Amino acid sequence: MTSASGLWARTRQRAYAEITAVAMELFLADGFEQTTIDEIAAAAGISRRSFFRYFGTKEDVVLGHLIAEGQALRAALERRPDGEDVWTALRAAIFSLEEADGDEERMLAVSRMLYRTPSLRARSIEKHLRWYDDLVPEVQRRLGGGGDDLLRARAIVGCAITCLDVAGEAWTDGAASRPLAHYFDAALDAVRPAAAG
Amino acid sequence: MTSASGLWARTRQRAYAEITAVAMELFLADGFEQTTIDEIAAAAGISRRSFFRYFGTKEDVVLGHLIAEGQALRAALERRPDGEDVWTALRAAIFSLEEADGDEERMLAVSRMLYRTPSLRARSIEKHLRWYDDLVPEVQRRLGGGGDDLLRARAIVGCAITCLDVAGEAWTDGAASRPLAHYFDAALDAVRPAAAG
DNA sequence: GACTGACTGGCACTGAGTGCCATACCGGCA
DNA sequence: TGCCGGTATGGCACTCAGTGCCAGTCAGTC
Repeated sequence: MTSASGLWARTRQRAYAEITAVAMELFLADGFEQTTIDEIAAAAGISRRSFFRYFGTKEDVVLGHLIAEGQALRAALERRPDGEDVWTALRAAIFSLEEADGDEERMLAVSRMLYRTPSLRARSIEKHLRWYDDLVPEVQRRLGGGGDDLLRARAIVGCAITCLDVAGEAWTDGAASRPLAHYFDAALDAVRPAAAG
Repeated sequence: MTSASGLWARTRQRAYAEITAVAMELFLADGFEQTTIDEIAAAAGISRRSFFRYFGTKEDVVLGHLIAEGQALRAALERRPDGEDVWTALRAAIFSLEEADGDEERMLAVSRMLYRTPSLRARSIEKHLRWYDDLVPEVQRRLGGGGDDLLRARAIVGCAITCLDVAGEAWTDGAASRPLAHYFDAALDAVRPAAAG
């Protein structure tokens, strides 16, 4: 926590951002699987070995933010009022995070890559599984009581994430013609027709 | 379709079964990640190169059956009466396939390995994604009409699979103390409390 | 000027997965 | 009996992801 470590942290942060930017350019230009780590390292002006000091896997360059998002999601969920319906709270938490990054065209390109590259898709879902650990405790708390709370909480979190995933795919297929929330609500309505959003 | 090709098919089938059996023994004894393909090949009496002619990846040894199961699931779903509720039909289709393999202890061990090995878990979910292609058309047909049928069908199939997955985890955690269907129904009830089973 | 701590590069290694080629087996056919 | 085409096989070399190890560099510190 000295000024030195703060400097290092900022430097490291900048390095992360720079490597990510360079790598994403290559991914979008040549395809994810076609781009090797040697190419990324060369383009970023670092050694192959150093790349792996910043990212555990090639997929992490694209999906690294998902870990942090899971924690942010948990925090957002915990901020929702106690009496609120679980589904309403989950929906509100999810869309409190939605970043309007401006460059929609780029987000679409990234999203297409994500849905069409098997290894990325798999890792993405694997990261989503970690969200369970973040969200289930709070959902379980809100369910309050009952022997099979854990199972019920997992099912609810799982289906919410699944709806988000399905919505993301529809958003990508539909070229972002409607906001993600629209697709999410439609997906949730298909699963829970009685409860309106 | 000559007798020769039939013979080959049977031989191949036997080879598949034998390699799978040998590999599973090694996986359960030493762990999935610890077991190399060289070891499997040596134990099965084939070359490393031949292993890859039977299985595309190491994960496929454990998860290969999931592809066939998706198609069987589709067939089972199509056999359900037309007027039946989609969720009821899906549930019935899923549990018409449940094989009581007898050796529950072994199934538990395999299941534990599956849930605890990241690469296996990821691939397993990836295979489950293929089930979408198998099941969504029939679910969509049953929904009959409406502009966002595809999205709705995907959401329903996705949540059904998610509930199955959550149920599988609970079954594994609970050491198979109750049938899988019990956990599945509980999971589905958490998501759709109004509609009973 | 030695010391510590964090980052870096280079090298060698394992292990998954692929492409290529030569070979062996088996049934059919002249 | 000998040739032929299809299929399975083994071996080799290769790419690429990811890891471990060691040596060097560049702060800031006493």
